[in-house]
Order: sequence, then C-alpha cells, then structure tokens
Amino acid sequence: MRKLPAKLASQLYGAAELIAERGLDGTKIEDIAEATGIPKATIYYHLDGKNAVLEFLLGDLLDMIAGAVGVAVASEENARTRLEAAVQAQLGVMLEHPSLCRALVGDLGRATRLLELAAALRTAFYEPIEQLLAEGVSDGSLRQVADPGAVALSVFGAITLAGLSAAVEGPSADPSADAARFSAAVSELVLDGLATPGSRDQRRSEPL
Amino acid sequence: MRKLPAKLASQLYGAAELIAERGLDGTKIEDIAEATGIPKATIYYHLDGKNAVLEFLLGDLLDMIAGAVGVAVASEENARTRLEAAVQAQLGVMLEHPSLCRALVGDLGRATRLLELAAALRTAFYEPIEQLLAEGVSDGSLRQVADPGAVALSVFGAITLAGLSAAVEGPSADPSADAARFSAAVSELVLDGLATPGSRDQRRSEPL
DNA sequence: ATCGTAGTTGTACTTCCAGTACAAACCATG
DNA sequence: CATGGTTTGTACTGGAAGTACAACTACGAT
Repeated sequence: MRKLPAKLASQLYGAAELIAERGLDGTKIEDIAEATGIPKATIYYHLDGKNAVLEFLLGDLLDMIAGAVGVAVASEENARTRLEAAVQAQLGVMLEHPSLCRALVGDLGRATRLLELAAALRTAFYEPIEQLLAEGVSDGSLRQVADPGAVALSVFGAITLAGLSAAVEGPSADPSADAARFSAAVSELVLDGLATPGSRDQRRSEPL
Repeated sequence: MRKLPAKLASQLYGAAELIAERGLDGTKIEDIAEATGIPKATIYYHLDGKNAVLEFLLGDLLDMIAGAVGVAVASEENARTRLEAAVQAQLGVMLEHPSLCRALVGDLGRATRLLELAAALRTAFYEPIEQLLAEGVSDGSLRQVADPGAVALSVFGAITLAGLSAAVEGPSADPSADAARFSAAVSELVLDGLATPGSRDQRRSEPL
C-alpha cells in the first residue's frame, strides 16, 4: 500500500456517496470500481482491499479536519475566540463532506481498529483543545476546569455529533450556513453553558 | 424474528466482547455460536442473520440508556439537577457495558440504517433533553438558548463521546467511579461552560 | 532504440463464509 | 402418544472478496 497517486485518490471520493448510501456491506468492490471508474484490479494493486478504501477516506477526512482545526487554533486571538474558531472549522469541514461523514459513522470499525482511531483523534483534537484550555486559563479567557482531558473530549463530542447529525439528515442547500448555525449553538453551549447564574450554587447538592 | 427467549438473549451478550474486539467483520457466525453456546442453526432460527445479532444488542443498549435517562429526567428536582442526573445516567449505563459500546461504534451501520438510528435517538434523547431545556427556562434553573434542538444534540454528543472513549480505553476496575468522574466533567462543561465571565462580551467579534 | 521498472487492466480462478435446507431429536401440553 | 413449536447437527449453495497472471502502456535511464 504505497502512497496512492493523486488522480486515483480524487476518483475514490466517488465511492463515498455509494458507501454512505448502502453501507460498505452493501457495496461490492465491483460497484466501487464502476462508480469511481477505477477497475477492480487497479484498486487491488494500490489498496489492501475494500476496507482500505474506507481507511483512505477516513484518513483524508481526519487530515482535513485536523488541518482546519490546526489553523483555527493557531491564530493570535485569545483562547476563547480560537476555541470558537475551532468549532466552526471542524463543523465546516464535516458539512462540506457529508457523505464522507455518513460513510464513516456507519463503518468506523472497518476503517480502523478503534484504538488507533482513538490515538489519532487524541493527537488531532484533544491535544490542541486541551492546550487551548490551558492557554485560556493563562490569558484569562477560559475557566479552569477540573479534568481538562475529559472536557476536551466532551467538546469534541459535542461538535462531532452535531456535525454527524447534520450529515445524516439530508444534505443541505447551503452547508456553510448550516455550519454557522451549528457552530453558534455548539459555541453557546460550550462557552456559556446551560445553567443560569442563579442556580449555580446548589451545585454539589446530591451525594452521588 | 419473533421475540427472542430471555435465556438466549442473555447468552447473546457473550458475543459483544468478541465483536468489540475483532469487529463484526472479523467475527464468524461460528465464532459467535461458540462464544455464546448457541449453535449456529439456533441463531438462524431466531435471528435474521449476523447483523441481527448486533441489532438486538443495539436495541437493548438503547433501551437501557433510554430507560435510565427517562428515570433521571422524571424526578421532582429542578431541570438543572435533572440534567445532571441524565448525564450521569447515560454514562453509568455506557460504562457498565463497555464492550457493547465498542461493538456498536465499530459497526453501527451493520446494526441499523443510519436514519432509523437517528430517529430512535431523537425520541430517546433529544426530546427528553429538549423538554428539559424548556422546563429549565420555566423553572429558572437553565438559560434560554437560541437553538434547543442543536444544543440538545450537542449535549448528547458530549456525553456519548465521553462514554465511548471510556469504553474504548481498556475497561476500568471501577466503572461507577469512572462514570462519576466523567459525569462531573461533562456536567461542568454543559452547565457552566468554559468561558470566563470577563470574556463574555467580546462574543460576536469575528464576522460570519 | 532498447531495456527495465512501475503502473494498469482484463480474465479466470480460489477461498471463505453467510445463509439455507432438512431431517432428526427434543420437549412441552393437551 | 400425538401435535406443534423449538433445538441442533450436517451438508450444501451462492456470492463476493481477494489472488494470479499475463498482456499492455508509459517513461526514464543508458
């Protein structure tokens, strides 16, 4: 499995729609061959099999997201603003590639062993976000939280499920508008929380 | 596919571990038969195939979560407290059944068509949470948000990814302690947000 | 211009496994 | 003990993933 030539890579995207629709299971290699225009033999020459198609797509999406988030996180703004930008960046990429997202939720396990995925996500997300949290504490734009790792994870979850749901509900006419709408909602939640100031004290009321 | 006898149902759980480990792909029906002690022919007598095994497990997990969340949401407390309870309820169930969770993320698409899943989740989660949000506004314990649907979704995402990650990272010695730890982190995020009061004004600084 | 290397593709083949068929046992319950 | 649902072993079928391989192309190096 050397590094796939660019032309083939771009053709492979034609498979995403298909897989998103029918699932990897319901998609024969021959179907993929037909849809992408890459003959089966060629696919097997470059890729290690059906799952590798998905692996490739997953890797690509992850790269895109990581790239966009990386840019968002690297600006000069305060941490809070950069966090907002990161939210928007991830949602932007996801909504631009809804079928990729759909294909992947359905067959994640075919694309990667879950542990590898977790590791990849860790470097692509938690670490940036965790660092952002730390920087936010320094620059005073974000609160200190008890468990930054878990919080970073939850933030990622909030963004991701919003994006996924948008991808699963039919594709929208204006992805970037959707992205903006969802970003606003997610940012509102993640930054300001849901509690009213008044209720804030009775926090540790129940014993657990 | 009539209604599976209880004994078989319980035996089927033995398959979750297996599927979690190897993925549904890497798990032959014969493996499942061996692991559960249910002979292949019997499996096919009751279930419509390999995917149906997963469907059954998914349905069950969903029911457990929906049940627990339902109870949490139904108490007499204010909405804010009930939201916290809901978080803890979902995480509790997930961490009690880590291999079920792992099996499912990996092969979601095999268990359900994604749209059906979305629909099931909608009734099991967004609706309760959305209602909670509304009630919180009434009883003054939660803020009014612009897009309750999207926010409910994000809350669900935050909880779910936290739980999933816990399930994927090896199983813990004390699931309920983990649940408590994650609940605290998620609740902190979801209720209080990350922003400092000071940074709250410069909100809509960037365009779009 | 030719040789070697890497990629491309069609075709035919093998392998493996999900799912099926079916018959024989196994229970209940009347 | 007869009937009807269940249980299970065994043997079989079908279909799709992946492999083998040979013919062909493109092209850079010598």
